[in-house]
Amino acid sequence: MADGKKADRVTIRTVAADAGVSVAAVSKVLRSAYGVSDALRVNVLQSIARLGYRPNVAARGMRGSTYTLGILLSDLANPFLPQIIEGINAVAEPAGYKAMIGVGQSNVPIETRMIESMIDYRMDGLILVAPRLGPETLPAYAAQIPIVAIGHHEPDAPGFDTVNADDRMGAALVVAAFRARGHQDIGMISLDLGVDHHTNVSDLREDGYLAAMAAAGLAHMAQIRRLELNSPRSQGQLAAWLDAPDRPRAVFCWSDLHAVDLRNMAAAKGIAVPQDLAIAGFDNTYIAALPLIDLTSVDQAGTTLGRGSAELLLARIAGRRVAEHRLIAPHLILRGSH
Amino acid sequence: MADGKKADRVTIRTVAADAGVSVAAVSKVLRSAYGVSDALRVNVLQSIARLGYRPNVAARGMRGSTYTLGILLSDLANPFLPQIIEGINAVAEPAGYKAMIGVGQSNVPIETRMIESMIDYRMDGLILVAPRLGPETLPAYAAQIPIVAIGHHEPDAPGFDTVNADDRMGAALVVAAFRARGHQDIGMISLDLGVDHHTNVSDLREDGYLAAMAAAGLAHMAQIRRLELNSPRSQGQLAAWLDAPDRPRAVFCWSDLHAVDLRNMAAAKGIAVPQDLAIAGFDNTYIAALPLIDLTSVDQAGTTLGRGSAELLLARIAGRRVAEHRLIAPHLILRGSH
DNA sequence: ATGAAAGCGCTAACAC
DNA sequence: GTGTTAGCGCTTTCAT
Repeated sequence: MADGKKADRVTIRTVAADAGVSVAAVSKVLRSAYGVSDALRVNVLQSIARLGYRPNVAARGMRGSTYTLGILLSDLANPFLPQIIEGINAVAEPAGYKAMIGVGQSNVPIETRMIESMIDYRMDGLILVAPRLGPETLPAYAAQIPIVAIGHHEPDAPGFDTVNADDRMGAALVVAAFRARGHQDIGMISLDLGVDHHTNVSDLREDGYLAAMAAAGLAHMAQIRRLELNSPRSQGQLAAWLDAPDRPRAVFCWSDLHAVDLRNMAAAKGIAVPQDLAIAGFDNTYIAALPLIDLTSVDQAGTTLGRGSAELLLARIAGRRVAEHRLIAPHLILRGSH
Repeated sequence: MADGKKADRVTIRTVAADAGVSVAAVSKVLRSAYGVSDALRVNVLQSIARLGYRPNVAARGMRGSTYTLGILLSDLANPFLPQIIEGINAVAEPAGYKAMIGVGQSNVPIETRMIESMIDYRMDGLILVAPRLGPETLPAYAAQIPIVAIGHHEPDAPGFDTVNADDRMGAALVVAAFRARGHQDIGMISLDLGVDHHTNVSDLREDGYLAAMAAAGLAHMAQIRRLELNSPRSQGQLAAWLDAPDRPRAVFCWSDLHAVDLRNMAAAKGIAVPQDLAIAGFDNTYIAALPLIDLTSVDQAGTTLGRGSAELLLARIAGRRVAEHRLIAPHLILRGSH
């Protein structure tokens, strides 16, 4: 950046001059647009390679596409997220798209600003992962830019697509696994977001849990305890819950995050798992798979979620208008905690 | 995106018209540049708020700054990274900068393309976290855009800044802790990157380990085993290493990633920790802190690294030319594994 | 099939 | 202190 000699910056004009063609021709080759002869294309491609030309994305963004997808993560801490990113990249890269990630820091205003930034950046489309944003704001953004949401249940939303694990089914799988072990006294630990929209995965998991309990004639035993995430307070509440004499003998945690905490807290208190307390989580993160944790958990195939969302987004960028809502069947990974 | 009516797009010109001033005046207010009266500023600010105007970042990028920092992560899997991001955001946000993250997928070509994309995007500066890129390519990029590297030791690099934990010291802390427990037979598990530059943190940790062993008169006992990351092969190698009758009784792992694996593998094989095998890791991730893992680990204050890198980057963007190289003292968190 | 030229929305000289 | 205007590098009609 030291010397901004305009002479040495390779632009589309440099390439055009080098190849002896017009800038319009170069632009067409760049976008593999219709209407260029093979000879011209080869010629231009050679110049591009020779000069090491790379298009200025900012300039492109002013008129056309940036070939960039924005990924908004509500929070970076969940070890489940890398799988999703991987899945997205697996589809985006070969299609010539780059993924840029923004982090919402579990905070609605920051998340909002981040989405607006991505729009202002003229990204071609957005994948929102577990957005904290409510269903009242999303459509407004979806009118400005193609959007796909993961971990956000709005099966009737007309303006954007969604990709989700079938969270109800995941909960049902857990209840069934507990019952197969003879449990009836099955509780659930869910997520306490300050406000809640019924678009959160934890809501659907609660639904699935309650439905499965009812179907098993155990509706009267069902109980849900909601805890915050990453708050010192919730640790105390978890401990108190664990110490209560009438606590359930089996517990379905909405996420591995809470399940792992619970598993460790039980160990610290000398409560035997699964004999005195059976536990199952959700997400099947690699922590659940560690032998010392050995947590039964619902696997929701993060890579598949990521791939699906990228496919939908690219199709939407390509022009699809009608919304699509995918539900992916999860499966339960049985380990020693249940 | 549906209707691109030019009429309804709010641009700097719309604001200027609404406020009854020139576009230059609006631009100056936007950048809080010198030379605008308070009255004009207030007037413009009101128009901006009324119209809900947001500057087009792509357009800004063509002439001036984008107020965006690019963060390149070599790989998203390490649970240590969120701390760094948090630290960066804590500095960038208040300064009016947005951070966008790109993932290198532990792959040099992808990492390279990502950096080039960020340059093409006209980001104002880059923070590279544990770049796989060698010292031969970095200066070329640093000539094009302000760069700060974290987890990359080049204390003499003139073109960019670095921020690192004092990895040698971290290793020495571990060796000292093992010796305090009476260990002499102390080995190390390090990282096997295909190629290695002596800029990797694992190299420095090896250095520190060897130096500490030598200083303690234990040079003859020192042994380093290098393993790949996330490869099925390395799991087998780790198991083989663990089964060898002459393996060390204490082992310093270059990262919690390997230390946690080792801890779990030991448990699975019925090897008592720390009696039959003492273990210490590096990074003090939250996994190390789980009671069931209970891993002694070097804490390198990720948030501090993140903050420091963002501060250096902003200063460099503001015009600083001379390189700065920060080393942050780590400390050892003692737990039950050593 | 190819090229000329008009912007996209903003910043930065430069006038006034 | 404020306004005018020439681009930044690209895409995109519209001629040819």
